Amino acid sequence: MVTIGDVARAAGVSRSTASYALSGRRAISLEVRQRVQEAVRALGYTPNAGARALATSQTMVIGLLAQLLEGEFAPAMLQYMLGVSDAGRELGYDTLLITEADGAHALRRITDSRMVDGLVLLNVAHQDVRLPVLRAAPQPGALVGLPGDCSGVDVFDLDFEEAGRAMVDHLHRLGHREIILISQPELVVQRGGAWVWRLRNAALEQAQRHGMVLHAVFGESRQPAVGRSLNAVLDTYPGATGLLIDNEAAAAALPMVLHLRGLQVPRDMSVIGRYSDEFAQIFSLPYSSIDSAPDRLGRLAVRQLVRRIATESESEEPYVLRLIAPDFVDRESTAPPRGQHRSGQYTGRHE
Amino acid sequence: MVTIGDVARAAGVSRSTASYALSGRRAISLEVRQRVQEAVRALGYTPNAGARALATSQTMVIGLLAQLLEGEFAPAMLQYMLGVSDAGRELGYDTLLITEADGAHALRRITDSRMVDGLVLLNVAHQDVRLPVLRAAPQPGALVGLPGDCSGVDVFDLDFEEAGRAMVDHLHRLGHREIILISQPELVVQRGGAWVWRLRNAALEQAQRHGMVLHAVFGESRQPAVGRSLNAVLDTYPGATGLLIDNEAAAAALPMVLHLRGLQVPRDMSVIGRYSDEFAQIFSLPYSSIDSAPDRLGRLAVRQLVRRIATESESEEPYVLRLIAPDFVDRESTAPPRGQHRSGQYTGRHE
DNA sequence: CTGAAAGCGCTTACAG
DNA sequence: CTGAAAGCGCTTACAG
Repeated sequence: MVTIGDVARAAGVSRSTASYALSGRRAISLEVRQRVQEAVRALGYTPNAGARALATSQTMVIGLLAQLLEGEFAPAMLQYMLGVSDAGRELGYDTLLITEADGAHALRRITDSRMVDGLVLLNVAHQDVRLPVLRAAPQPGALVGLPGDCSGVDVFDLDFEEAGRAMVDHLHRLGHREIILISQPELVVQRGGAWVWRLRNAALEQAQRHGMVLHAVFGESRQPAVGRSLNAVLDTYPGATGLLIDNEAAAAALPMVLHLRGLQVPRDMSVIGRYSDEFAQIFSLPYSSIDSAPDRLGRLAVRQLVRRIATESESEEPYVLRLIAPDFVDRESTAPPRGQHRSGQYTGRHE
Repeated sequence: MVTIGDVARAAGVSRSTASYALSGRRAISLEVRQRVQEAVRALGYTPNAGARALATSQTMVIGLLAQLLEGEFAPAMLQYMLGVSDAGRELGYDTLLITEADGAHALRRITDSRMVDGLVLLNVAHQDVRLPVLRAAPQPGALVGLPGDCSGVDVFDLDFEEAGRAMVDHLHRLGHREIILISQPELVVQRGGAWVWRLRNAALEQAQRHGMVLHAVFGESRQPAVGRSLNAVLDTYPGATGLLIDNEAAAAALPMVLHLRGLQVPRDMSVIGRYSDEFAQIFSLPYSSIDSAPDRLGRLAVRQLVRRIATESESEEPYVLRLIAPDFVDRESTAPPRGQHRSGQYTGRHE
C-alpha cells in the first residue's frame, strides 16, 4: 500500500512535512504543498485509518447500538439507524453497527478496544443494562430514549407525555368523551419500555382531567393477533368514538378491521396514530398522527455526541436532556363523534 | 488506558511473552500463562483494536454497503443488514455500516483507508458503479444481488428466474390461464434492478411455454399510488384469475383492494407473493409466497467473505455464484380458478 | 520456554 | 518554513 513515506519521497520532502502539508496544521510553503498534493494524487494516497487512530486516539467512528427486541416493530428501527448513519457521515464519522442481543457485553467490547469515539444507544429502556457500561466507558454516549437515570449521558427522545396529552386533547376538543388507547404489547412495557407508559399514563391523566373515559389496553405486534385484539377491544367498548394507536402493527392492521366492521373514519370513528411520517407514507396509513421523527432524533443524538467528543477534555459541559415536541400531522381522520357531527354541537356525551 | 505493557509488567514478563500468552501462538509455560491471564483480569485489559489492526493488517471489521433507493421498499433492507451483522459477529467481525448515497465514493474511502477486511454490497444493480471500485480494492467483496459481470467477487442472490417460473407453474397447474404479474416500479428496473426483470422475463417465457396469458405490469411503491394502480390493473384485465406480486408495497395494499372489489382469496382470485417470511408475519400477508430469504442471503455472503479473507493470499479459490432456490411458503391463497373449483376439472379456460 | 527489537503507518512535539 | 525523532499499542520474526 502507498504510505505517507511514499508521498514524501515523491514530493522530495520529509514525512512530517508531507503530513503537515495535508493536515494544514502548520504553515507550509505554497510550492511544497503543491508538490505534496501532486504526489498524493499521482500515487493515490489515502491515510491508513488504523495508523491514524493509533497516533491521534481518534477513530472517527461512532458506535451504533441497535436493539431489535421481540414484540417491537423492527421496521421502525431502520429509520433511527439511517438518521444516525447519515448525520455521522456528514460530520466526518463512520458508523459501526452493533446488533448483538447482549448489548451490554457488546458495548464493553467496543469501548474497551477503542474502536469508536462515541456511542449512540437506540431503544433505551427505563433501567437499561447498557447504561452502567456506557457510564464507565472512556467514550461519551448519546441516547435515543429516556432512561430512569440520565446522568453522564446526553438524552434525546420524543416527548411521549406531551404526545399522550395532545392526542387526548385533540379528541376532547372535538367532543369525544369515551376513547381507547392501544399501546404496544405488554411485554414491551414489562421489559422497561418507558416510552410506552409515559404516553399511556399521561393520556390517562389528561383524560381524567377532562372527565373523559379512556380505555387503555395493550396491543399485539403481529398478525393475526393484532387484528383479533383490535376487534376484541372494539367489541368490549362499543361506546368508544375515538382510537389512539401507539402501536405500528395495530395501525397497519386497523384499516381492514374498521372496514370489516362497517366503520368509516372519521364519520364513525376518529383515529390518531403515533408513528413516523415515512411509515405512514409507505403504507399510506390514513390516520392523523404524532410523528415519532426517528430520523430527526437520530440526527440530534449524533450531533450532540460529536460536539461532546470534541469538547470532552475541556470544561464540563452540562449534559443535555431534550424531549422534542410532538408534531401533529393532520390526515383528516378525526371529527366530532357521531351525532354531534351533524348538529355541529360539541357539548354532550355520545348519544 | 491499560496496555499490554502494563500487563507484562504486572505479570513480570516481557511484552512479547504477554502477547504470545494471550494469542497462544507459541508455547508458554503454564505458570507464566496464568500470571499473564491473572494480570489481564486484574487490570481489565483489552487489546487496542487500532494498534492490532496496524500490526496485523487485519481490522476484523466488515464493511456493509446498504443502498436505500427511491421507489424501493426500505423495510426489506433491514433484514439483509441484520443477517450480515449477526453472521459477521458470530465469525468475530464487527460491521461498518455505510449508507451514503454515493456508494462508489464511500466504497473507495473505506477500502483505501483500510478500515475493513472485506465488503458486502447489498442491492446490487446490473451495472453497478460500485463494482469497478470493489474490484480495484485490495479487500475481497461479496454481493447480495446478481450483477451483469460477476468477475472478481462472490455473488449470492435468490434465483429470481426460477422464482418467476415456479409462480407461473403453480398457477398453471391449478388451471389458471390468464394471470397478472405486478413487479416493482419501472424506476427500479430502469435503474438496473436486474432481479425485477429476471423474475419478470422468466415468468413471461414460462407463461408462453404453457400457452397462458400473462399480463406483466409495473407497480408502485407507495400509497395511494399502489392501491390505485392495483385497481387499474384489475379493471384492465377482468379475465385474470391469478395475481403474482413481486412488490412488497403492493402486497401490503392488496388485501384491502381485493376486499373492496368484493373478491375473496383464493375463491375469486389466487395470489402468490414474493417477500420475506418475516415481512409476511409482521403484516400477516395472507398470501402464499416465495420467501426472499434476506437473512439467509446476508449470512451466506458474510460466511463466504470471511472464508475468502482467510484464504486470500493462498491458492486462488474460484469465485462463487450462488443462486438459492426459491422456497414456496403455502398460505392457501391459491386454488383452481372460479368454476373449475367446483367441478374439480383443471382442463378448460376460464368461462 | 522467554526477551529485546523491529516494524505496522501515522502525528506531533522538539530543534533548527 | 522544514526535518529527524519519538511515540501511539500492538505483533512477530530473530536470538538465545
